[in-house]
Amino acid sequence: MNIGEIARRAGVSRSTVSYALSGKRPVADTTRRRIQQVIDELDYRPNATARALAEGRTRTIGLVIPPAGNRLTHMQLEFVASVVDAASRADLDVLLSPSGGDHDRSFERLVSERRIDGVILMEIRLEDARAVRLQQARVPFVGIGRTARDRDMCWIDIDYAGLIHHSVCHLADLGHHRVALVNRSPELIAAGYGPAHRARQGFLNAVRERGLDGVEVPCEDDARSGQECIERLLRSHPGLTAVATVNEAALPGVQRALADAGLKVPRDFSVIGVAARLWAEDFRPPLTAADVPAQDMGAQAVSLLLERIAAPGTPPRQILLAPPISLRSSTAAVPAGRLARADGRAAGDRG
Amino acid sequence: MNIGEIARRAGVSRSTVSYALSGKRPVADTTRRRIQQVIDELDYRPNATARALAEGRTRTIGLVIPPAGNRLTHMQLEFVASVVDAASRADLDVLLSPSGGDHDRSFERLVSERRIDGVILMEIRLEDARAVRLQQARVPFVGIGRTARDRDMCWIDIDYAGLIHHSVCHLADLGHHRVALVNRSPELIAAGYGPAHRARQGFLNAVRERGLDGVEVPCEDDARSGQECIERLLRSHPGLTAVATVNEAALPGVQRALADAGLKVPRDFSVIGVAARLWAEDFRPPLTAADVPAQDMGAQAVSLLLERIAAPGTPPRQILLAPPISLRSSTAAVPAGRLARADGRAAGDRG
DNA sequence: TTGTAGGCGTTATCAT
DNA sequence: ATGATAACGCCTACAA
Repeated sequence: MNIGEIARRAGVSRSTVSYALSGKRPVADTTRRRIQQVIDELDYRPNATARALAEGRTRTIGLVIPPAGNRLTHMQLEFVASVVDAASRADLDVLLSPSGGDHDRSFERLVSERRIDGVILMEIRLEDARAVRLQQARVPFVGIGRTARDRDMCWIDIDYAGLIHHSVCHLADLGHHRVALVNRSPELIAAGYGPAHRARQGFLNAVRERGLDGVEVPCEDDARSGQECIERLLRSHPGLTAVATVNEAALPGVQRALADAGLKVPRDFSVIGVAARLWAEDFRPPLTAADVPAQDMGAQAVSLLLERIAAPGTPPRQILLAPPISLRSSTAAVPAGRLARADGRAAGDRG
Repeated sequence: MNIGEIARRAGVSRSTVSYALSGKRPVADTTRRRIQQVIDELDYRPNATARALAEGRTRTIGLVIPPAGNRLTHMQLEFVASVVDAASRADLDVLLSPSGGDHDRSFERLVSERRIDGVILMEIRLEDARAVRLQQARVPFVGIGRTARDRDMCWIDIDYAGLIHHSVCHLADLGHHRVALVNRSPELIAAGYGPAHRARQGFLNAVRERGLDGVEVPCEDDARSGQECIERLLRSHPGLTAVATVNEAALPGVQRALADAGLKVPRDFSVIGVAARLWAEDFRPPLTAADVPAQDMGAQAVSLLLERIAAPGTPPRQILLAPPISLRSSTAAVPAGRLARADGRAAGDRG
């Protein structure tokens, strides 16, 4: 069933059917009704491929996700879901491309075969070959996350540096002195994953500014690693009274390790972080944390991309989100006994 | 940049370029090399849309996922990832459509605008309007899960009924008598979600066959609900010594509730279930469970779909998986004290 | 071995 | 207000 058949049965030309459908030029009421009737009868829908070829756009956007090998985190999952949802509301389809490395067939197809009008790029690295490729191919794109040269591109990101800085200052205000940052995985850090690096930066800055005794440790994105990580920290850093983290998947393990060590949160130990609300509220006691608004971010990424597609020439717009830190129940003043000891050591630490 | 431009620069006709690219008819070596050189020089790739229009197929499959509102479970996430990965290996692109209800725009676009060669349908209901729609539109499709009229369609599914039956029998063999099934959410059950209904069926059968005292409770897909669910069960069903579950997301809560109640697994209480290995191994102690091979399922769904696309006429093929139950450490013989009491009651129970 | 030309189903520019 | 007709970029049957 195609537009020609509809035209024939309605006794008009194909262009009239096309215009009746698009409304881009007036069509007599009687004609329109006749056409509509035939369309309803045959349940006709224009072929999207043909339309894309003629219009020069596909009404489809690409969403580049990390490959399945690395299991997706909950946060990433929420991005995907919210992007797909937002796109769907804008009558856009979403083509998924799992690609992390540089030379990925599905990514290449996406950018070079003109299957899509624009791309949303997840899991961006500080140096990101895919961003470069998209730029040179002049494909409009938006990053969820940003590269080191972030002025050149359009992105939406969380201010991990600022949030971790703020979190650590909060801990310092509460009297904590020996604090740790539980970061993302060594692989991500090695790969130059932005959030991990920026979290580290914010942590180091706060530690320096407040004269703290701080240690940063990498941690895989799962509960078991979180547990091992805290166990190691407690052994290697006696007197540790608080951790900040950007690794939400590690949280259940953090909780278990502290419980196993007989440390009660927040009485004996404080925990603070950046995490999707689900994880924060599931922590016991509820986690004081900056809630990552993954839902919004997906939607905003889509509208950013739509802007970009509509006006590719304009200077790229960027959105840096710093969600407020929700004070829940996982942070408290450092326990008195420990405070003394920590203070005793502080003098000799870190110049 | 298009095929005509390549042809012009290489001094051949467009068809020669096309054939050189597809290999569907022999091209002289010198000619082929000349063409390839131009292609490399200009970094040309054929336009996918034009190709799709000419060939009558899009090299794209649709993946219908539950809408973002209902947060995706880990298992669903793994399906998505594995489908996308498998498709990518077959040089297929994947178009995502979030749609649960009946009248969904993005789903309608998928099936009626011929954007895709076939569809993989997730989260199938026993009565599923989308399956019906795909059937009438003659779009090849494969279900991850199956409808009540499962002979009519092509699907891959887990044998929840069999696995839960087997699990409960295992509990019975260990001497458990008062057992519960922690099922999926009330909404899913009300919507006729297959796995929930089939799990219930398997549970009831085992309970009947073994003369157990069984109770089935629905539970939302998250830790908090799991916790509340077990707390309620322990109150309302004293003497309960074991639960079976198909609700992996509830497991962390199950664990917490048991710990809070002072019940040690498996000494005081047994837990068994169907879950992705990640969840099973993360449980403490490691969960005796049938491991859902989500990875394989995605890959198999894709190859099933490819078969179907290649030969739409053939009778639909179905794959029912019953992964073995891995004996880990969460099940043990019923505690002696309780056994006596449970046996005492058994005589009067359930005819 | 290569070229010519028609077709895939739309949209959109001229005409009328 | 409506109809021809030429793109859009590729594939492929037919011809040479």
